[in-house]
Amino acid sequence: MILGLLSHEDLSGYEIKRRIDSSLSYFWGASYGSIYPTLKELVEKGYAQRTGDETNVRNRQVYNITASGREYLKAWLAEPVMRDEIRYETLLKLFFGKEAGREQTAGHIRAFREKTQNNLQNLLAARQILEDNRDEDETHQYYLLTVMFGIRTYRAYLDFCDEALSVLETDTRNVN
Amino acid sequence: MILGLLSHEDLSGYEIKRRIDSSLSYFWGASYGSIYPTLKELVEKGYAQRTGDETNVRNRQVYNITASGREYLKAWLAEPVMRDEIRYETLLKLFFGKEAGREQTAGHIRAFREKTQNNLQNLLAARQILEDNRDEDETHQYYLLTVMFGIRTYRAYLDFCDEALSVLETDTRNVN
DNA sequence: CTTACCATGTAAGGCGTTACATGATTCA
DNA sequence: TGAATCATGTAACGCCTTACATGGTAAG
Repeated sequence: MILGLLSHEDLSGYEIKRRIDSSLSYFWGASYGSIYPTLKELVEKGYAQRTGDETNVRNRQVYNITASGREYLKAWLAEPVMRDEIRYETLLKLFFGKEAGREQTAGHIRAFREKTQNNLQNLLAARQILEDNRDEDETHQYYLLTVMFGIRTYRAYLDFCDEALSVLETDTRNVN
Repeated sequence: MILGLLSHEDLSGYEIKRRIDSSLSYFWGASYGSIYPTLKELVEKGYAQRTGDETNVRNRQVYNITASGREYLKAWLAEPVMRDEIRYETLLKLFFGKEAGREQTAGHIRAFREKTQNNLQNLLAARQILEDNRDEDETHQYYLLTVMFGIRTYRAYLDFCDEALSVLETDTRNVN
């Protein structure tokens, strides 16, 4: 992921974190504790170079991708996908909802709905910006693909929440 | 998750793994390497009891949930959700698709589509079974909720794949 | 009599987060 | 001058998977 970001532009560790948080984190997150060590490793392996004030360790250190790093990135992109997984505690709590009861389960769904609604708003805003600058940079079109994915997914989540809530309410009337 | 499964029925570690693989793994997976140690821990903490042939270590060991375990499960279910995350390498490869090109990116989407189509078929079959036995066990209705989630999500994925593939094709004609 | 599946468990190690430690710069 | 934000980094630890080790049972 870091090599991918460096293939777009030269970045510091701090900026990488911000890029991830704003554009990638909804499908792949990362913390400083993994970014800085990875950057170090990338330099060691010759996939990236560090260009920054070496006298002052607390100053901005910018990294750029090397030819060998670009090759490595391309090779990785050519490989088949190994891991696509979700880990939704919400679904776990729904699955075992009998023990908690309908009202508590509905509460989890409402909380999930709210989070999703928020995420969707962010993605819709991102899409607007990307579509306005569609032709500026080819990378935008690929970024847009992932945004489209998110928008469709979140809309499906919202539809699910509404359906699930109405199922839980209906059953309550019948059973209790 | 294990405590939740034990709240439905008494199970062995092996059966727990099978339940997870067949019903839960699409949103929360687990391996033997985490199941057996957790079972041990659950017994130590008094949340579960082990009832099995203790003379032969390789024989089936069945676990059942204790009152204290049920309490703990309820308390966990009452807590707000802490972690809902996805980690899709596919989306990472789409995001950085410029470096790989349209054809390779489309290839990842097609592979993702196929996987999704498969998963959807499994969930549709699961839904059929659950709806046929709807009133047999109240736990089924909660299980059904998670299946509904999966079905809606996977359908959104398929729609995304079709849209994304057509976008990639259109752009190819215009640009090349 | 051998294949497939049932069954339990551990050890090593990878991956990544959280919490901490430190300091520079900007702006009200 | 104090708060917010920019900025880099490490140490401890948690979680979980992979690979391995071992053996039982049923069916053709």
